[in-house]
Amino acid sequence: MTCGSNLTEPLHARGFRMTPQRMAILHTLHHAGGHVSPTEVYERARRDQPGLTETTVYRTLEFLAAHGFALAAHVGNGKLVYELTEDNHHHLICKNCGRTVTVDYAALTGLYEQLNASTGYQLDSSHVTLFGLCPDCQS
Amino acid sequence: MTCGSNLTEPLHARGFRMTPQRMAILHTLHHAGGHVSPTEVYERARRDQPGLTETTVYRTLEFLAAHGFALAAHVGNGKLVYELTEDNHHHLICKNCGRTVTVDYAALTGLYEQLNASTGYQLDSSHVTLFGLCPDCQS
DNA sequence: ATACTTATTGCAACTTCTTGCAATAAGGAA
DNA sequence: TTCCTTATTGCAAGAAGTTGCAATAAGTAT
Repeated sequence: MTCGSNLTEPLHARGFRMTPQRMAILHTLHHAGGHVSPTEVYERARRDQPGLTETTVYRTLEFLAAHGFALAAHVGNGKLVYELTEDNHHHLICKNCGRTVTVDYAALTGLYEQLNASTGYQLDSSHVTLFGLCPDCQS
Repeated sequence: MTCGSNLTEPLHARGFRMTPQRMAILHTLHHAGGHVSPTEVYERARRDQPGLTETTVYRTLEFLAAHGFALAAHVGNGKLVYELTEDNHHHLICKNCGRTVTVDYAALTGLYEQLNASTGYQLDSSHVTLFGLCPDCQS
């Protein structure tokens, strides 16, 4: 029983299907335990599913993110990384050395409430990335 | 005299050079008056500088952003867009229809102060993009 | 079991973005 | 002006990501 199985029911409930490819990708996301790039997902998941293509990986990651099963986060220069929606946090990334710090999602709830109220938007309260200089690179 | 000229001195002051390519790209950013993708910059700037290559556009935009002459912002799915550092604002983007709203940068200053204090980071206070659903897409 | 619907995949071609390296030319010095 | 240093560019090759379309197979119904 691989660990992506627990998403089978939620998928069916919404009219989607569980496939070996999806299972392998979910398995990978789960065991990577953190952010992974599409290429990393491809490399790893292919060990379970040799026929897997990069196209499917990109499409599946986008699918999972679009339906709330995974989160996409920007890490610097326009690259996306993914992770399962398990814990909710934000990132501070150092523009100079790339050092990353996570911030509890609660730190931004006040801001979200304020913006939701003033703009009428319903903002995602997860996985915001802010850039700056870490303490060591401020000299 | 094209409008990128006023960056000539600031560049020289830091040991960089002004080139026809840079001038054309700055000219484009200035007249585009908003966010432009690297490809758009390439298409437009090439009208002034027919020999311009995409490589140079990508490198110049990255250079300008790295040195504070331009800003890079994420717009959805891992694509970067650029604009000149003239006005300071943030973006709310609707995940469903793509509608974009700008938010004054002052809305986030409190958050920045709080995060700077608690993490020691010195965060960029500009061009943060938040995603969510706009009023029309919330049904 | 079998047939059926359509979500999902793979292929192939393409667009977008990146990188190393040799050639060019901007800007300062002689 | 002419020479020099080296920042910057262009080329070429490749990596990363996207898209249309026909073929496949998951899940439901018969």
